Amino acid sequence: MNEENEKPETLTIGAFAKAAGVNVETIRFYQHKGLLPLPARPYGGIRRYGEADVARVKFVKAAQRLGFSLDEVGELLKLEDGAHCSEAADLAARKLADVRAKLTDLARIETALSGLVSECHAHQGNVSCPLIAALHCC
Amino acid sequence: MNEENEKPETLTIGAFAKAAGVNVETIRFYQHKGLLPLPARPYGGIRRYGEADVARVKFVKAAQRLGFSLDEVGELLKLEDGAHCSEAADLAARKLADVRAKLTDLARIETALSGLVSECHAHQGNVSCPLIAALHCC
DNA sequence: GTTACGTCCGTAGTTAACTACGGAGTCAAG
DNA sequence: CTTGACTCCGTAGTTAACTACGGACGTAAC
Repeated sequence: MNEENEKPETLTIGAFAKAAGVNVETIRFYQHKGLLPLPARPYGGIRRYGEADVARVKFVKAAQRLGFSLDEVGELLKLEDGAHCSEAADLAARKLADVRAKLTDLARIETALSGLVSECHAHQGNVSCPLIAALHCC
Repeated sequence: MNEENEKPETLTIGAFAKAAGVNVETIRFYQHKGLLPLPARPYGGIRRYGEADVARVKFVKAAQRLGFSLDEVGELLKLEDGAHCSEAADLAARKLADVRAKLTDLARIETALSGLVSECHAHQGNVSCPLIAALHCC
């Protein structure tokens, strides 16, 4: 779709790790777990990585911050990796339900927290916040 | 505010754990961590727990599902426990920023996932999903 | 009043996700 | 062509959050 799209695969593992904001051991760990492909090694040489790998690691980290385990992230990644359409749809639908549940919970906490902050700024004094009540129902 | 509000503290630790949907060891672990108070023990007797404790554990679990660590949950709980208003507001504001960042990320994933699901249902075939692209920017 | 089940408490083991280490090989600069 | 930084790979250690275990004690039912 644009000019710079032929996988360059120019990065060493160190540069890759730095670009992704993790350290080298984490890359190797992900390779071992199957979250990242292990690129071919030119006879007795060094493996190289590209921007797609960087994006992949950043995706893992982003999903993790949202409470997905590495195993779950692995499932999400399988979607990208061209699973058959029907299983992909199933998996995506299940994950979508997870995501929506998280969104609901988070929105509730957001309400509780912002309410607390403004109340607290309004009348300096008592802090019996609605935080716990907000999640009471779940 | 209503009639049934005088702490009954009737539950044994086993009933408490069952009510909260965790097991007994987890309760003890939380007590040890300071997330739960250790109720007084009637001379040589057995500790009792109430609904407030159950709500507290459920809160911990809900916050955890959203990616808060137990230490962070501990901070959130301090708000409930009557910290001074100004520190409470600070803490709440910081956590609110966290929560909003999570919300943004989650919303992006939600869009990507639901898009994937409907596209997939529309034209059964290729599954080059926008999932990774969706989190590319973070 | 004894038997069986629950509580108490401390310590040890487990799982997930890293993180550190070490020794051999590679590669680029001087 | 050597030196120093980096890569490769396996194994071992760490942290967070449980989870299991075991022995002494409480307590409710028979």
